[in-house]
Amino acid sequence: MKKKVTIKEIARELDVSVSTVSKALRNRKEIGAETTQRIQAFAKLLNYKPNSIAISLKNKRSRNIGVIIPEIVHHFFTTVISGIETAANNLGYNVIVCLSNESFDKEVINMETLAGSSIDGFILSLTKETQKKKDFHHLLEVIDQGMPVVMFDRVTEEINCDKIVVDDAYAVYNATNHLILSGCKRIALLTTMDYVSVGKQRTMGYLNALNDAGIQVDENIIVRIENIEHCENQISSLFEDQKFDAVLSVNEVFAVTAMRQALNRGLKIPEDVSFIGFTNGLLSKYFYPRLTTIVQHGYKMGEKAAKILIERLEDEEEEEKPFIKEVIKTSLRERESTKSI
Amino acid sequence: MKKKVTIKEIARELDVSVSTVSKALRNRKEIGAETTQRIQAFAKLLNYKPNSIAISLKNKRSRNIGVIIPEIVHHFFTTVISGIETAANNLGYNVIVCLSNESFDKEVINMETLAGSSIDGFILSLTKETQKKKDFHHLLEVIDQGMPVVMFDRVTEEINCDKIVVDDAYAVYNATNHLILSGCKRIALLTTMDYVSVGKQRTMGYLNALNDAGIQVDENIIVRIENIEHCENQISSLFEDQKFDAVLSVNEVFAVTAMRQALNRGLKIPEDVSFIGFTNGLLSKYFYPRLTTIVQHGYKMGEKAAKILIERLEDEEEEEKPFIKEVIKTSLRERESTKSI
DNA sequence: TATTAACACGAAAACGTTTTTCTTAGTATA
DNA sequence: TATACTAAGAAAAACGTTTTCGTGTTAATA
Repeated sequence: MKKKVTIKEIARELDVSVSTVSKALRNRKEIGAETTQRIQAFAKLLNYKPNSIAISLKNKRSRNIGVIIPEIVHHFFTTVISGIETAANNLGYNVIVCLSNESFDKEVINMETLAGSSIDGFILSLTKETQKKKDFHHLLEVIDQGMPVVMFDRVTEEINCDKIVVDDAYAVYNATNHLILSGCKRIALLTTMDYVSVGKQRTMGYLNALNDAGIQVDENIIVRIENIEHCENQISSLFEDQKFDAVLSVNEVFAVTAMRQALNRGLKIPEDVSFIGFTNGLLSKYFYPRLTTIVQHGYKMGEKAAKILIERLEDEEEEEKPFIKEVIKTSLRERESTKSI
Repeated sequence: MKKKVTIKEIARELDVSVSTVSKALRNRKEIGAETTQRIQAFAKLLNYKPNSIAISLKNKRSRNIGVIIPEIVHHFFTTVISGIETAANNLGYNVIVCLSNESFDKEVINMETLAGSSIDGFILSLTKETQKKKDFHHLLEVIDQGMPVVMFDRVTEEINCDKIVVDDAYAVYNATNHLILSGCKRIALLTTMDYVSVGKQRTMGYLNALNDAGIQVDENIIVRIENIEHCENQISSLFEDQKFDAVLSVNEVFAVTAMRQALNRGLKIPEDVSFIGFTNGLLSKYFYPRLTTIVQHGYKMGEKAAKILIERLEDEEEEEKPFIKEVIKTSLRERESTKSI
């Protein structure tokens, strides 16, 4: 087992001072060409790797960014992480991932541990619990310590920071319109509780589309689902007296669960009922029939978030740049579960 | 923006030495009860948080563990990460995630950056490319520097370290048997190229099961798929002259793709053809019909990996414990795509 | 009373860097 | 010749901790 080689050892071996070694390695011109050359060659020979912890301590920055997401076993979030990771790595940063598991307490704990200085900034998406509680003291605290925060997808207006979201309302507005244009008259909505920021936005998009098309909103075909594990029953009650010819769902799982029930009852998709989901995951892509879906471009979102954060981190200017709110455009991926227009 | 408070400032304010503060905060008994009390109260008041980077530098350990996985948009890997994360957090460690994106080069780069001392140990699953190339110098290097490595799922015998795998061969052996017992006679296999360690193991399990049951192996109904994007054609050729009554697939996507084709041709599942997949993801759970699947218990695998790594990290003993190879038992989740026995 | 032990705390070194300041010799200028 | 300047490198301080080794009191013991 080889010992880690440090600048100090190089200095000793070459009989120069540590400062000389340090400068030589960083190509400072105050060190003679020959000495520099000699030191660099020796360092390479010994396979010297700078100790990043020492550098972090000295420079007061770790080049690590912390990412906190509610859940990782989730297509959308993994694509976002993927984007963050790629962008961050390209800019010389590492990504430390923490899972809040949709728990407020864990979100707080994660922030506190990470903020303990091994991290330069945060990217996060709020848990449902946090959105419900509206308790953001942990965010305020890290921001107050000068740590930049970028929120994505599940954001809150109550915190001042960079945000990056999807045009949820508009996306659903469009999708609803698409259904209307393809001839659907009675569009059911499978959504979440209103305290989930994105769920609320999406519901609004749906409502607006119906209004604009002069279609009466029917609360009986709007299903608000609290728990994904128990969505089956709530959805099946929709089918009791089937009064809809399309279903718009706020995620993949609700959509697919509804499709199964439709199939079970012998309904034809999309002839009898059309379906549109959200999140372009494996389910949408491979279900039979394949599900038309709103794609959120999570990868791009992640990239963008990382770039915004890092830009702020590397900004030397004294005056703070104003916070930005970036909206990522969704697109509709038409597949087999909808009629073409 | 509040400045970060350090031990030094506490010492100054309270007119004691930094060593006294440090000791008081860690409850050393060499500091008087009253002083300790006073210091702790003041630290709390100022919301003092130790600087973990400084601690890392001093203690030569960061309490960070690096995780490198081939792909994150993948159900199995996310469950593993989830397990790693939970176990690691419980033991006071943070998880730094890097993605190799199935690229050998990126795997090497990731290891090198992470090894640059901000990490105490590694957990990783090899990329396909690495398994094909059989080039493990980057692993040898970090191990040689005394950094413990735990490999999971996609492992190699050529490196000496802790490993944690699934009983792939046995799992598929069992699943095949299950199909045979349920009356299937001609079982097709959808698998990957042999250089993928797990693919190879799984194929072997299949072969052994057939042999033990005295069923002739038919190479025509074994499909080796290189690229998941182009599996459609290879699978459909299987159906040309359909000579099978069951399909065993080495992952979800192949299974579901085949099921779609069966459905398209009007075949009944499971009456005409039975299906078994691997990886208990959303697809298996929500496809119609629901897919019987081999569940790998990725979460448990991740937990185990983290525990093994951390145990080794915290082991003070001089003599190295021998490396262990833990096998996680799979189980078969029976659903609608197979006939019951 | 002199010696020792326990106690409570401070000083300083150390972790591995980077950076600022200081030194010395040699060279150029007036 | 005296002065200033430059180049090349050394020394030291700093980042925020932890830990080892003192050291001065006070209390207990011989």
